[in-house]
Amino acid sequence: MVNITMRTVAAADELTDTSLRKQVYDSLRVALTSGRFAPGQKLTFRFVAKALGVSLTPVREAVRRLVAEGAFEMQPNRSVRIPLMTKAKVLELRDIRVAVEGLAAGKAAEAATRAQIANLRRIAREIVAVRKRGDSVADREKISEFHFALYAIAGQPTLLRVIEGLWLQTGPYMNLLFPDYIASAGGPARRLRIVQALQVRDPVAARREIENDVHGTLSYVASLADEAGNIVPALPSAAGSRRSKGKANAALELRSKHLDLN
Amino acid sequence: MVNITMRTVAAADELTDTSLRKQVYDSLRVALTSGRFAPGQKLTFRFVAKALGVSLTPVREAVRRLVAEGAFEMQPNRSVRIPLMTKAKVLELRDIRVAVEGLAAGKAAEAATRAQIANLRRIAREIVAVRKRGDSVADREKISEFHFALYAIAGQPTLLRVIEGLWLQTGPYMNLLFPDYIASAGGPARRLRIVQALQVRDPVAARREIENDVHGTLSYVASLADEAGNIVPALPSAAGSRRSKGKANAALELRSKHLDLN
DNA sequence: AATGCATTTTTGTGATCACAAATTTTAGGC
DNA sequence: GCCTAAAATTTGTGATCACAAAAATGCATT
Repeated sequence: MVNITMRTVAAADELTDTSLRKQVYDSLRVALTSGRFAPGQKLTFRFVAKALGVSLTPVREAVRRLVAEGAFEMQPNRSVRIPLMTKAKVLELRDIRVAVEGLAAGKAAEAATRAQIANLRRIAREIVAVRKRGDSVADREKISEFHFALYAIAGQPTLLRVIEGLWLQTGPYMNLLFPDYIASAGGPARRLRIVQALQVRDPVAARREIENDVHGTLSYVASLADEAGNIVPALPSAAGSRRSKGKANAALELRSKHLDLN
Repeated sequence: MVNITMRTVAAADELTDTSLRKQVYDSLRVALTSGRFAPGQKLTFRFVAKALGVSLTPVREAVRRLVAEGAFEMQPNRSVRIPLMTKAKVLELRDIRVAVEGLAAGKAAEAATRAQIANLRRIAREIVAVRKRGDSVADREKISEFHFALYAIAGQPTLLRVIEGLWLQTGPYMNLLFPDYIASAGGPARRLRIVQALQVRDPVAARREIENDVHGTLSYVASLADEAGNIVPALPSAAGSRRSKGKANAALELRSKHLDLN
């Protein structure tokens, strides 16, 4: 499964966690980062539980964790929603990510081994190949893989966890805006410069490249906001739209193939 | 209750949350940051539930949130422990905090109103008064209040949440090491310089002061590590010690006065 | 057609139960 | 005494239930 490689887990104990809670968490995370939820969409515990064929208990714990991580937001009264993205929030995330990912890139440049650099170069090549094929889903996953492989080299688990939390908040939008995102992204040249910086052990250059990359990408996303400051992806979305009276929106259902239950 | 003022909550919905889960979370957080748990100490759900007089359900959700925030850590199999602090972890936290708190200080300097600056100055004065009295508990709380009041001025909820998460991880140790901490801290002069920087709208200076403050403090904490790289507070602690056969360690019990139940 | 109000349904919360895995205790053998 | 194996206990996990608050629905009135 592709998302295993992508998620560079900070804590070791996460790897051996086979609890339902964890599986629900992973399912929701995948659904979230692959854009299967519309911004503003409401989620109920029972809906998720039914979609995944489990009881409320593990769902509650998984959803609450996502809320704590800022991936979902809880309304004052109750009910969980996918947060709406605003220009201000994107700019805030941009500046935080520039700071922490720049830090991680610098540390990585100080610590990178030959093998790690080779691995990074391999991923960079794969991105080129995937982009040639026009596979935008794989493209985005590979880009994420490149970034996290880089940050993992820094060997700082807490830093990695902070970064993961921030990506989780931009994740859904990055995916929904992906075609545009590609056009704006630094492209293969920047990744080569990053690998080069690691090779010559130049933390300053590595940091600068990552800072520019993150800053450029999120500035672009911010520029897509409408007059009110909202960023609304053109895709399935329909953020504020009333649910069509019926039961759950099938188009956005959790696919239980991420959880082989039933 | 003092900790209300200290905790500058990022999300608005946290304010109206009266659930047991939230109360348990707050209780544990207070216990944690006031050093009532020894590093390495094991915690069971049932122990916390009994100590607070609630069922397992809210305890599980509260504890799991703390785990997600890195305040507790979950062993591969089960059981929750207070993380042990190492020199490497302190240095990692130091660099992250320098980055994000520096960012917040800079933003605060750009946005501060006259009233906010006055408030900051008031807190700074209170710290001086409290220190004269030698009240180290109030001292530490006031310092925390000063920092978060400053960061709140930046008006960046996500950034604030990241910072809160990082403080939660250093929190227990900062308290246990407090007497030393005071000696090393920048002291009143630095806080006056920070307030001054806000007043003249000098983000660079504000950032520099905070960076130096955080860097200095955590470098000092890191210097307290033993040869193995572990940081062991001289106080109640006894991190790796076997529990004395009996039931729960009464000295570290949760005081239910933070939760008026029963 | 729009609005206000009572009723019904949905939904989050907290407690309790059952169970298996892990931990501790106890017994036994060298 | 020290180490090993079996028994007893503890402990996290997931499911279910009851309940109150919130949201949705239906219906009457203007």
